[in-house]
Amino acid sequence: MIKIFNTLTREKELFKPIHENEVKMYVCGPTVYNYIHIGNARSAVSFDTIRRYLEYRGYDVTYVSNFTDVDDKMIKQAKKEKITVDELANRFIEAFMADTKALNIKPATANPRATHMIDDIIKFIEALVEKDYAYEVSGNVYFRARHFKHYGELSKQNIEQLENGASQHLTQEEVTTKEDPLDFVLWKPQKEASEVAWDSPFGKGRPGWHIECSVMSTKLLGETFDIHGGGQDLQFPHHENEIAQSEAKTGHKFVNYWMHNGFVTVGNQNEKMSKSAGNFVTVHDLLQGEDPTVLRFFMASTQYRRPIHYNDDNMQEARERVQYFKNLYQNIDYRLNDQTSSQENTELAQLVNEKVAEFKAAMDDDFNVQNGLTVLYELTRAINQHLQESTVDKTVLTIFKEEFIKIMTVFGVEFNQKSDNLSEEVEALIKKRDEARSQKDFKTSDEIRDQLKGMGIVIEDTPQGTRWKKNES
RNA sequence: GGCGGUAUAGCCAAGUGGUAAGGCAGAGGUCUGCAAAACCUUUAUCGUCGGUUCGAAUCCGACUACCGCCUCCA
Repeated sequence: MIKIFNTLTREKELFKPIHENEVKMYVCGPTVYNYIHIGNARSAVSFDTIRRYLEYRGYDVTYVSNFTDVDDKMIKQAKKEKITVDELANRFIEAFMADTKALNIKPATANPRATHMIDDIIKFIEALVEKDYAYEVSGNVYFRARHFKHYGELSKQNIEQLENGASQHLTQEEVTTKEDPLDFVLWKPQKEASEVAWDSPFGKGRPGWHIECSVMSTKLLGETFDIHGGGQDLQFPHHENEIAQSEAKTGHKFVNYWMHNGFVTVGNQNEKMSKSAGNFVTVHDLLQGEDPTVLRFFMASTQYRRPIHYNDDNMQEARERVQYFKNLYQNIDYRLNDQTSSQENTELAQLVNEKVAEFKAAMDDDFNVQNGLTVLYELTRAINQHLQESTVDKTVLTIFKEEFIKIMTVFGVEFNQKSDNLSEEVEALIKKRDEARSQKDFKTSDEIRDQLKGMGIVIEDTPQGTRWKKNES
């Protein structure tokens, strides 16, 4: 039984999807005015890992993640680059797709864009106006936050404190148009003729930020769905507002489980990285010099709610872990294909079963990947010990390999099949080296080993013979 | 000011009442012609103070430090 920490209740709750064996989840995606930074990527990796685990446990997951493709930042950036907002969005959506693909994030079931759902957004706002939850003032449509009696519940804030905070940040326009400082905008009027805008019953304008997520999620997943995720900084006001709008309109509970991922921090002070702070590292830049698999594993191997400290020491550790797993995988293959006979080892077979069950138990507890990985390390140590025996149980190794692949798939780490053939030149060199070794001509054999290393082929001698692997780094 | 999070070895980190998982790095060792890969051994009394308890890292109180949200932000 899977337990999920629900931000709404601040407790771990037993996960019961609305429809048995089906999970419908929505994750807030980026505003596409720049390359994503590793904080954005962390969010995407966290929820992708959660999705993959749910699938590992047999659920059919519908995963929707949006693009915010129109807002002040988009307009500003497009203007600066003298291109349209749409062109800007297309460029960085493409970049997002490339970056997330590199990180082995599964494509979403749907990636809705705000600007592609303007009609639905307008209808949604109209419904709120009809219900008296929203009002129009000179082209602005605002939501009456105070009318929604659960306002502040997600972020555990009371109305007075929220009002106090909100009133300090009002623009002059908002002071004259808002009934209440707490009210938030659903529709913004066009400021100048060149600005991108759509016709609406409230005048030419564009949607506010929060409304798009309510519209897109309920349209694609239903008025009530299972999981809504996003970064911790979205709790207030974004998700609070989403709840208010959606429940005001539908009269039903919006989301059953709210999940929020922790931040990526950088620097000595472990400060939050963000676009606005300017201290961000983009995935695009980072992947110029880093194996994407390593970055993926780095972010997937911390539980989604914990902070991740991005620095080179921690990256180095991830590099070594990924290499360890690669070696394990290749060494299993090597033994599976060697000439030795198989010898049954019931003890190891049982251990594999036990550890796989322990892995599930660990992950079922709010996706505790640290404990899950610990179980995996315990098991891999036993397997590595076994691999050194003169005879191995090939049946168990095959079973373990399958389970191992499934588990690594949850973390988004995949190993290429050893399909690459060696060139004739390399094969001849390996053969020549073996001959030299059998004649104890170690000078020659070591020279050949160095030569092969220069060609990216690493040679390892084992009691079962000489094995090779490609050095990818 | 309000709300929330975190504090465990050099680093990462698990652990919510019974005398500290795991990983990295370090040290030593096994295997090897030498390597590589792998394995083995080895390193902490849990931010501070006080309380509850037979017994607390784990519960309660106070304090300190760092981080975040309250305004765009994953």
